[in-house]
Amino acid sequence: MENKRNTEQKRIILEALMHADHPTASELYESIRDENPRLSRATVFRVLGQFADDGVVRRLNLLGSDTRFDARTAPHAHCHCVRCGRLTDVFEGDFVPLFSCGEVAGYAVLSAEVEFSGLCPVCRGAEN
Amino acid sequence: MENKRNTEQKRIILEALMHADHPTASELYESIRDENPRLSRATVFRVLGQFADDGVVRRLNLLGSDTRFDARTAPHAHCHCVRCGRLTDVFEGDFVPLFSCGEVAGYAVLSAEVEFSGLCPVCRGAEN
DNA sequence: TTGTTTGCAAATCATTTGCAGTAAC
DNA sequence: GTTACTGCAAATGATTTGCAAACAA
Repeated sequence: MENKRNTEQKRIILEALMHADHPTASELYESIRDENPRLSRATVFRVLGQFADDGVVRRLNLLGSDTRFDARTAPHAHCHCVRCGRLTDVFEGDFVPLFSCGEVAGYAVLSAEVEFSGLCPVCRGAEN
Repeated sequence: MENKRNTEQKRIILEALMHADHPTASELYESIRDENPRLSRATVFRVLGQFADDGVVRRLNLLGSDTRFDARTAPHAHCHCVRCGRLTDVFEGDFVPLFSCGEVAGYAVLSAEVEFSGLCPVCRGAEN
């Protein structure tokens, strides 16, 4: 937290991320470039990485896609639709206790990632 | 499964993967190149990707590393040591039911990925 | 034969980095 | 004034791809 400066770029990037839906760094960059032509892609990568390292945002490594970012830091799982690509945050379910489990296989657990893959409500209905 | 041919390369790659510890495609390539100088890196990427798509092996997207592959297809979670990088398969625990849950947030769940991050048994003891 | 697979090299593409100018504190 | 931050362009590095030769069925 120390040795960090508040810049307009960081504000813009965090603001955009909070209103975006799990974007990749490049997607976020593209969503703000029109409004901020001077803000570079490299800065988006740098700032998001910094935020993630500082715990301000969360980095997501989902199957079959580039690294995505999530402004929601509260523990939650993700559901990924294999048909339409939709990504849904899930804050409640049987997996919640995993986020606070202290030990697994002898490891002192610090965090847990849970990702479900399947068909979203819309695509379930659309399947023939 | 059909339209697939059995080649020496595929056999070598699967064999090597079964004896390796969650390697990346490049790591696996490097581990077999000495014995098989003619087998190319591109083939390792292609064959592993094909195996993964066919469900013969599992693709892993762990935080902070390239795509890794796992020859163990039975449902299991992974523990990742943030200090030494060790990766451990875990077949038992509270998360096991997740692998067979049918529905989450309206999604028809097909599979689940669970990754724990923390300190492995060795590193827990080594921490000052 | 016939279509799949491979090796090789070139091409992609996301992400990172060097550096000099800019700005936060 | 210091030193972090940024933009730009070049570099990196994993993964993919085009294509002709090699090979499984």
